[in-house]
Formats: sequence, C-alpha cells, structure tokens
Amino acid sequence: MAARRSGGDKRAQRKDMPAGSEPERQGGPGLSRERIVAVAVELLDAHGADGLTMRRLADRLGAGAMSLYWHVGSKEQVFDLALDAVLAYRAPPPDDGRDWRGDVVHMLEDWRARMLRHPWSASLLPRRALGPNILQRLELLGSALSRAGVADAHLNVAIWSLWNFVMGATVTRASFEGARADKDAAPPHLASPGEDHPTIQRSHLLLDDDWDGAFRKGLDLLLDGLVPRG
Amino acid sequence: MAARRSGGDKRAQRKDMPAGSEPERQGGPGLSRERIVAVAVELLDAHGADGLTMRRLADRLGAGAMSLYWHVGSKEQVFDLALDAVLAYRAPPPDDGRDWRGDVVHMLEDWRARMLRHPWSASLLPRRALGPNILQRLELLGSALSRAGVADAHLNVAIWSLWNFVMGATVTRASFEGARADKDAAPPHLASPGEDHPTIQRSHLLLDDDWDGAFRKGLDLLLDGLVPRG
DNA sequence: ATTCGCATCGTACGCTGTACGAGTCAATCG
DNA sequence: CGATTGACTCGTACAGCGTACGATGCGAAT
Repeated sequence: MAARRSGGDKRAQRKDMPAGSEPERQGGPGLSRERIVAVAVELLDAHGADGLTMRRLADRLGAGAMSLYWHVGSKEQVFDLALDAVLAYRAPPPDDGRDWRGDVVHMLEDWRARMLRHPWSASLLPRRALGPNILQRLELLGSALSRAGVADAHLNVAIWSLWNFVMGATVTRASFEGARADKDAAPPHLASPGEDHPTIQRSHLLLDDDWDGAFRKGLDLLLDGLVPRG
Repeated sequence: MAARRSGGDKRAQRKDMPAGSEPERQGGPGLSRERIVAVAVELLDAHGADGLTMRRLADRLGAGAMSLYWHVGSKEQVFDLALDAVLAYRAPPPDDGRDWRGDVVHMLEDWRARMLRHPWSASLLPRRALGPNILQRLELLGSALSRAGVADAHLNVAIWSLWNFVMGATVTRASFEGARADKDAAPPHLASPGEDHPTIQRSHLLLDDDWDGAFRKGLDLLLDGLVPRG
C-alpha cells in the first residue's frame, strides 16, 4: 500500500541534480530529460492533457516509447516536469526603482498569463504537489508584502488571499474557455444564463470579455485592502 | 472535427429533463441515472478520480459494464454528473433575520466544505464546464452582494474576487493535502520549505494547520474591502 | 579482447473506454 | 391470442493506454 512508486527506472532518480554536470549531448536528436519535457509541453499545448501519450511523445522525439523511461520514470512525472517547466519565473532585475507593488503585480500577472497560455496547466495543477517553482513564487510574494509593511502575523492571510485570487481566476477562466471551445457538447447554461440568473446577467459576469481588466481591478482592490495605500 | 460526441447512446440525451416524469423505478436494484451517480460519488470518495472505472462502477451496481451506457452516454458525463451532484446547494430558509453577509459566508463555507469532503471534485472542476449548480451559487452570491449595496458596475469584480478566493483556497488546499498523503513520492520541498523560503517559514504559510481560520479571516477581509462595514 | 555502464527499444500484459449486436421482458396492438 | 414494439441489459471484441521485462548496441575502461 505504501509503495506505489516502484518503476523500472534506474536513473530516473536524479530528479533534482543541479543539471549541467554530465556530458549531456545537447541540441542533437539524442534523448534527454530536457528534450522530452520540451516536446511534452508542445504536445500538451497542441492537444490538451488527454492528447499526451507516451507513444506519441516518443514518436515526436524519433524514439521508441520505452526509451523515455530511462529518463523519466513515469508519465506522471512527465506531467510534473512539464508543469514545473511552464511555471518557472524569472524575476526582472532588481531594478531598485521598482516598488513592491510593481513586483507583486508583475509576478502575478506573469503567473496568470503563463497558465492561460498553457491551459492544461490549470487543469493539472490541482492534482499535483506544490512544485519548487510555485514555492518560489509564494516566497517572492511574501517577501514583497513583508517589504510593504505587512506584519508577520497577517502575512499568512495576505499571501493566501492574493494567491487564491489568482488561482481561482485562472482556473475558472480556463474552465470557461474550455467549455466555450466544445460548444457542441456544452449544455445551454452558458448560452443563456439570463433566465434564472438575473444578477449574473446584470453584472455581465461571464458575458463581457474583459477578463484581463476584471482581473486587474480585483487585484488592485485586494492589494488596497491588504496594504492601505499612502 | 466538430462532432466529437457521437456515442452509441440512444436515450442518454435526456440530460436536462425535469426528472420525475417517468415511472423511474426507485430504490430497487434497477439501474438508473441517480443510482449510478450516487455510487460513482462513493467510488470517487473512496479511490479518487483514477479509481473510477466503468467496470468497477458497474460491479458495484450489480450490473454489466455496458448497461451503464444506456443511462449515461460516456464516462465523462459520469464525472460531470458526479461533480454537479456534489456541488448542489440548498440555501437555508429565507430566515429574514439573516443578513446578506451571513448568506454569503454560509454559502461559501458550504462550498468549501463540500469540495474538501470530496477532494476529487477540486481536481475535476478546472476541466469541466460551469454546471448549473455553480451558476446558481454565483447568482446567489451576486444577489446577496447586490442586496448589500454593491453597485452593478462593481458587481462583476466583487463576485469574481470572492469566488476566486474560495476556488483558489480550495484547490490549493486539496492539492496540498494530496501531496501530504503520498509523502513517499513527494519531493522534500514540503518537508522543509525553510531553507530557501524564509518568508514562507516566517509566515507559517503552509505549516500551521489552521486552514479554516485563515480561510475565514481572508474571507472577512475581502468582504470588508468589498462592502465597508457599518 | 573483454567487461562494463549507459542508453535504446520490441514485445507483451493487464487494463481502459466503449462500439456493436444479441438478448430479455413488459406493454401494446391487430 | 400471437406479433410487434420499445425499454433495457449485457457478452464480446477492439483499439489504445502505461509500463515491466529482457534483449540489444555502443563507447570507454580494463
């Protein structure tokens, strides 16, 4: 019961090696974890989460299906790696003119943009552990808020509120887009929410297309609440 | 390309019939959409999203695997129905003593509680359309806020902010719990976030177990921001 | 020349969702 | 009464999945 991961992988353990040590034939058609993940992301972008199969992935790499398992251990790990790859964040240079608020907004908007550019990530995220890149972002968020003067006692709630806002906005948006994509299969709830949902209708909740603006406004509102301006 | 849903189902189309019209042999071991969904939820609760297979589901119902397809059309639809079943909301009687804030908090906490009681729902939700029960909750949320005096122009952002907060909180929490469950497979990021993440450490972000309290605090903060008290 | 580790891959197994068509049984009709 | 119909059940079969296993090829070290 306890040991679900057994796997025939011999090498796949080097999950967190600094990367860059071994010869690592780069560029060429030689298989490598990096190449696998890169192609996996392509495939996910093109065909969604269900469109990724080990055989297809191997085909695209010009390799046999089982060859992948030398590098990755399991399909689940491919998902994890692809997710992590897509979620990495390179903060802009510590341009000291930049205030904490700019840092926060930049990071969160980048987060959202990335997830929307790879919609499968939104649907994958809830069932995966919090990867290192997510933690890094949380840390950055916390430190910026701390810099802004949020007391340690409130930091927890502050981080959470912002984080949750972004997560929720992204997940819901992705879900909604997905539904709109296969409109044939979708029930008519979305086409006409007006009937039994007057308030939604009135607020243009799902109707106006200004998701970005709404996101930005909500974010500002939240930040103002957390760190009163001026 | 357009017609992905073909399915050999003859009846399964009656997705949204008022329910309650036909004889509907109830209670007995006869198959029915209701019974299928109920057992599916049991199975999902017990074994997670991956643990639900049509054959298992049929076994539990004392039926052949293919019999299900008379009632449901596809496994995807089983997921949709199970999700919708779990997310239904019966508002408390219009106890006129209840204020808008009580209504909102009650609905949102119920939402969160339900999703956490059925963790698979959190991971399923991002890839499904917004079902009728979700829309109903959004409508309720909007009407309460409207009652509280939020102007129509701000309603959109207000609903979003609250909704996203709950969604994010729930999804993240479920994801974190899941990771904690198979700690064997989990990388050590969670065990010791202290090293490279001093702020997270300091804020006890993931360490203290008072998720409920943090949720409630964040919610209050958000509500105060949206509808200034008194 | 031999041994060894890394890396690749063909085959095979058990499991999945579900298409198809044959079956059962009660209600209906001529 | 027998014939027909429709609602419903299910056994079989198929293509595709993740991946265990063992056989290979190969460059470097011995």
